[in-house]
Amino acid sequence: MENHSKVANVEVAAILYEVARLLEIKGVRFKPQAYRRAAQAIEALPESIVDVAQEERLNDIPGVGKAIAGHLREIIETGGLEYLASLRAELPDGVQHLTRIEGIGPKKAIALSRELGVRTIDDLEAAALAGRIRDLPGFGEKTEANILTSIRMSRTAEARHLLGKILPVAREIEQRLAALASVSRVSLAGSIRRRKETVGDVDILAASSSPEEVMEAFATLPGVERVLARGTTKTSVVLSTGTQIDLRVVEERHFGAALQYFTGSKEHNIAMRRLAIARNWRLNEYGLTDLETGRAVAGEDEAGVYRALDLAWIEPELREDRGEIEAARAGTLPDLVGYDTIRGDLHVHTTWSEGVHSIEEMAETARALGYEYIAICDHAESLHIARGLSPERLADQVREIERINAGSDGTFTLLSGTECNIGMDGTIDLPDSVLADLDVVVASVHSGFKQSEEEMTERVLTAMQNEHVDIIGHPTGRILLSREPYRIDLATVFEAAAALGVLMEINAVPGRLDLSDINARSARGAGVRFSVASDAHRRENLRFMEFGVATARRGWLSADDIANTRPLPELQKILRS
DNA sequence: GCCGTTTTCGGCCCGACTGTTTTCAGTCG
Ligand SMILES: Nc1nc2c(ncn2[C@H]2C[C@H](O)[C@@H](COP(=O)(O)OP(=O)(O)OP(=O)(O)O)O2)c(=O)[nH]1
Ligand SMILES: [Mg+2]
Ligand SMILES: [Mg+2]
Ligand SMILES: [Zn+2]
Repeated sequence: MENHSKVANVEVAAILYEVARLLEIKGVRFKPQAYRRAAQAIEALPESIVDVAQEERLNDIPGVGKAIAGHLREIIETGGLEYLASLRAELPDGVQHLTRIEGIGPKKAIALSRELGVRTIDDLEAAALAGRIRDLPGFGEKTEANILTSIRMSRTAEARHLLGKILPVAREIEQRLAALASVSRVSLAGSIRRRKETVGDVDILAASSSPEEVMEAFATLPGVERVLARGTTKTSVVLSTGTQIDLRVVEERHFGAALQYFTGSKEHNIAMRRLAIARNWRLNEYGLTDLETGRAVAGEDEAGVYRALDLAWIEPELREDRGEIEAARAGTLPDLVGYDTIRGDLHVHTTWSEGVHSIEEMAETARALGYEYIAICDHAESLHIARGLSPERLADQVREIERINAGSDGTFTLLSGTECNIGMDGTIDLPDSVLADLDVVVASVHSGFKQSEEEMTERVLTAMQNEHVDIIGHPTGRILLSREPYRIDLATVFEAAAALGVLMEINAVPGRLDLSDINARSARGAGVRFSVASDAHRRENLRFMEFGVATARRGWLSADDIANTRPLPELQKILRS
């Protein structure tokens, strides 16, 4: 044990998710949901599952009982799970991967495996092309053709998309639908409304008294390549870009309940519906109904659904069944940071290093956004690929910033700064004397991601020991949909950051969002404060801030937790020397 | 397998769309 690095929460969760999938394919009832619930709770846990196990608190995790706690201890001690191995051995090889194809669930997957010996997607395609699928019971010619189409789609379309990339597309479709005469209300829903970092599709809700008209207009929107399903209340299409869009249409009087349903998450919905059941009510997308009297309790407006269940309003960003319902009942939900409370941006690049716009251009856009300050944090010298600044050039830049500030009306301030590099040994690529003269020092890891967890943790701790370092930039180095975070003991880092007064960055670049929602929540629990920053390399990208704030909100943060919601004098007190 | 503002046993969210079926299972949201 001593020599192994701790198994990560996500790795433990992945094992439980696989158990859930295999149990589902076996046809076992209820257990899959039990395993899935436990996996979700562990994935969102603000501390290491290993520590929780050590302190014998496994049963405090919602969804973890005697049996799963035993499995967890086995995973932590051995890295594997015998139960999972036996499930795998029991079922045909590869069967669980078949369900990645749209239209193939656990039942069809096991049938294809057992009857035709299909092991892979390629096998499946061959079987369909050979016409061997249509004769299986429960299958037919259409199913066979649909399988072929779904396989092709799975090869070309991405499984998930960055929120920052899809949100503009979603807003445009929302506008088009809102412009229809037959539509009285529209809202984005699903994971987009919850502002999840990646989204599987675009979910949109519309209110109308003539749904057929709406569906017809929707199915023939420009860019629609395929209609997956079309009914009077629900239609799904795929754009030529591969993006799936689901539209739900309801009557105006059901809009609130429908929005509650369609916003999700699924787990949040299930938890809400359980609350309704406990009162002998039923909650669905049409409303909250008293089963005894048959009368509608709520449904016209979304907030009414929460009120009727004695819950405080829950912002969409929190609806993941991560304790928000319990907190809403107890009245202990945080006052989430607002999208309009940001006063400045503490990580901005310019033409001095790899940026596209000048200091003045960045400042002009920042002012237009209503900011009171931004910190110019170009790279330092060791980052050659980013045209990093030498100490001399940086000194020139500081003088330039002073010059611009001197000509300003005092309502806006440029802060000098750097995004310096944390070397392999934790040293910073600028001398202390230079750092001391800067207003804001962001320090980030830009290379050497393959270090051991111990080395990386020590490396960042060493950097934080430098009294000039104000902020750790993109603290885990992850790139969404492409690069895993580097291994680092975040609990130790957060503890040190809180003690030293170093801010953790929530980098708002759509492909980063680093710290993540879950990590930010964990850091807040350790007493850490944050900088939510755009890391803009061009003026338009100052608008990335929205995604950083969304991540902060999903991490349960308040304005007080975030340094750049403070006016400049207060910010200056928060920053170190 | 988990869990309890009615329960320690008996439930487990609820509905739309499709294709295969002749009354509904499977899949998905
Ligand atoms: N009650 C209930 N609601 C569901 C279920 N599945 C989906 N929903 C609701 C909540 C979801 O947020 C919403 C949209 O479904 P999606 O499959 O698109 O999920 P979502 O957008 O949350 O995540 P995504 O990023 O698309 O994977 O529909 C379910 O099984 N039960
Ligand atoms: Mg969705
Ligand atoms: Mg959807
Ligand atoms: Zn940067």
